[in-house]
Amino acid sequence: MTFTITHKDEKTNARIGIISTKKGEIETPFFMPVATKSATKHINSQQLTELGAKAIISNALILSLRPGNKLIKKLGGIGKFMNFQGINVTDSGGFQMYSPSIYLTSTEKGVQFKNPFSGEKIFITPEKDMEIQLDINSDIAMCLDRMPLYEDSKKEIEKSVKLTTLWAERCKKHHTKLQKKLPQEKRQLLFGITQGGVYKDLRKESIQQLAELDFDGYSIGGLGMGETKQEQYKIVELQKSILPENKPVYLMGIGDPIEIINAIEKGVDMFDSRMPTMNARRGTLFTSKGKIKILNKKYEADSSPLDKECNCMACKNYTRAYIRFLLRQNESVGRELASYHNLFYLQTLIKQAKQAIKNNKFSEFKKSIEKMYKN
RNA sequence: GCGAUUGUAGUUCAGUGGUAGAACGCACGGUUGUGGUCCGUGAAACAGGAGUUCGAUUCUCCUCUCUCGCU
Repeated sequence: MTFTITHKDEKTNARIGIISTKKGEIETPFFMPVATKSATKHINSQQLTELGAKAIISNALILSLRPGNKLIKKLGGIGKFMNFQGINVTDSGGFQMYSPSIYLTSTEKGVQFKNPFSGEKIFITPEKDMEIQLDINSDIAMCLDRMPLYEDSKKEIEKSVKLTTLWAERCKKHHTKLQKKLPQEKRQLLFGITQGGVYKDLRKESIQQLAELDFDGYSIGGLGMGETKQEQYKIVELQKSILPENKPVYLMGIGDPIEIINAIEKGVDMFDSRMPTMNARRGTLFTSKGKIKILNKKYEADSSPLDKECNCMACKNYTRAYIRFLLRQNESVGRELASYHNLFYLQTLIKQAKQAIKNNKFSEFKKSIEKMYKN
């Protein structure tokens, strides 16, 4: 059993569980900082642990280009390579189809990318992607999925659902074959990713097809791309309504506090997003009173911490005025402190959410958070 | 003192006898499975005076100013 539910909120679908991986157990729900190239921007591995990140997500495609999956394998796998004690998750690289500068085409056989470092063309098949992720030796791997754009036509999204299912079958088959001699507890887990945009019928089809393949968990792909919150919530509900209770669900790419809380309420277990770190670098910070834009002039001489109720390293030691100044000067320490705070904030938010689930008070907790972000 | 030269947004620079642009900076938005320090919107200027002209930031003259050279 790779997933066990330990608590359920009485009034909502929010839940706490434990996922068992070869690296150890991790309690859900959790949020993963993004560490595409085996590093979260401006935050080192020890800081990740210090600020409460129990898992991070890196990008298999990008790492296969540099430093190369074989090198990471030689150096003992990604956890050892970057000296991160927690759970390492890898994304397949499917999301990079969203990036016009590196995505070229995709067919039934696989995806053609342009190596952003050298310019040469590279062809990734589902099988190749599984081998890369096993070389990198992450604890949880993602299937290669066909990522459509939000503005794509329904017909185009329908096509991406078909490819995603086809590739998921091949990922599962190859992944099983490569690991068939390993005992369950030594296996790398594999998650399927559903697509279908915000079209209920397509999304339903995608979820049902992947469910038949029996993955260790199920990711919701292709959201946070421009759809409304309501559209997003409906897709999350749909996915939860089709999948069995005992499978973890991962809402990929979502990092907005309100959206995370709403998803937890619906029973989502895992999250990741570049939002906390990207926003931090650009001056938008999460606080217990909602978002603040630290670059605004009103904080020029503000000698209070980013968030009075926060116990993070940045809030315990530095003022808003100082961090604002550093960010304006493009000083790397400013980006470090702001990123640290936003990541710490999300970890704390989820900790509070878990406490609320244990107390059967998740609805009340959600309302209090929504109230904070009303501005 | 004489001669030449310069003056346009906070800064560095475009430009025009008829509605003056950019970059950076400034103010305010945005940001969701990381090609990155990104994207969007806004405020903001013709050194001063006189003349020519229907109309001058533009042409002429004077004052001031910048820089250089000569005494």
